[in-house]
Amino acid sequence: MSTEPPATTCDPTLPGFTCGLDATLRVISGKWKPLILYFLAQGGPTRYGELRRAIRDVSDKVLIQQLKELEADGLVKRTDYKEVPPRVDYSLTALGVSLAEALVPLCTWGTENMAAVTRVFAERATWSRKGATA
Amino acid sequence: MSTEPPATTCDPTLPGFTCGLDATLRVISGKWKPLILYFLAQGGPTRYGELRRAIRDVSDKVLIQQLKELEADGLVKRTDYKEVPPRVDYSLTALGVSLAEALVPLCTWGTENMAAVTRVFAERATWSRKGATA
DNA sequence: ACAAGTATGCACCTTTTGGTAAGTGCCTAG
DNA sequence: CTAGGCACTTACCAAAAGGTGCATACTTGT
Repeated sequence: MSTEPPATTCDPTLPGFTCGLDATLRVISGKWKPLILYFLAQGGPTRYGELRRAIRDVSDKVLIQQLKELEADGLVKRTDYKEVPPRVDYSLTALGVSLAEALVPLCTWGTENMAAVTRVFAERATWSRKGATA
Repeated sequence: MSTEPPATTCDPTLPGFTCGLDATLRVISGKWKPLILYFLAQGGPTRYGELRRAIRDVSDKVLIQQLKELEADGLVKRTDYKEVPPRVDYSLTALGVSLAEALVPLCTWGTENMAAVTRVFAERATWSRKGATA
């Protein structure tokens, strides 16, 4: 709650990524990744089909794709029991858990400022319905 | 560093946004927003042209657009001195500062795990050059 | 035999996002 | 009088992200 600039560990002069924040955001950007991380961090549903139903609006293609990326990024571990019918489940790796922990302040911020954010996004939606001609 | 699931304040049953994390990410998603936030949080360049040059690869259109969104989201304050030639500068609002603070753990995480993340992204780039036929 | 469930894969399309290039109005330097 | 900087704006495009729907191979339930 202080008003001084936080001592971010960002360094835009780093190679590849402009800063640590940039790297992190690239890893979690994906429409459903936060939710996936959320469910896995809660020890919630872990089987593919369960996740699929828990998230509801996601399509198979995208859910699979995002799980694969999270796996490739070393945040999620995929376990294929090689049974038939197929059984696969997903869980966070140690790295995934540490990321989930780093996300806590963002969750908190979002929750605390949800009202403001929601209001603005509602207006944005209104604009797109056309207008702003004058 | 604990291994238990962090007590995220996410609640996917909330209206509009699936959780606080979702709201936050929507507000900071934009190719250059993290950098903008970074510079402003550092008390770095604040005038439009300075930001423009500091970021280098960004185009006018997108930089302006992202600044506008950040402003609409209440994170950034735009000050137009109504001088001629034009002089405008940007700074973080209290809300922006609080967000920047919440981002610190993400910066740290990204910096600490940059090696792993970079490796994976390098491989992703390799894949896209074609392959994975066998 | 047939529908349903399991975890995906693939082709195709739409939406969103970002980028390019040019133009605006006004002022100062040469 | 032209060039350039300032802070944008606009029209047009390309790439990325996400969504839809069908297909697979096998099993269980009816």
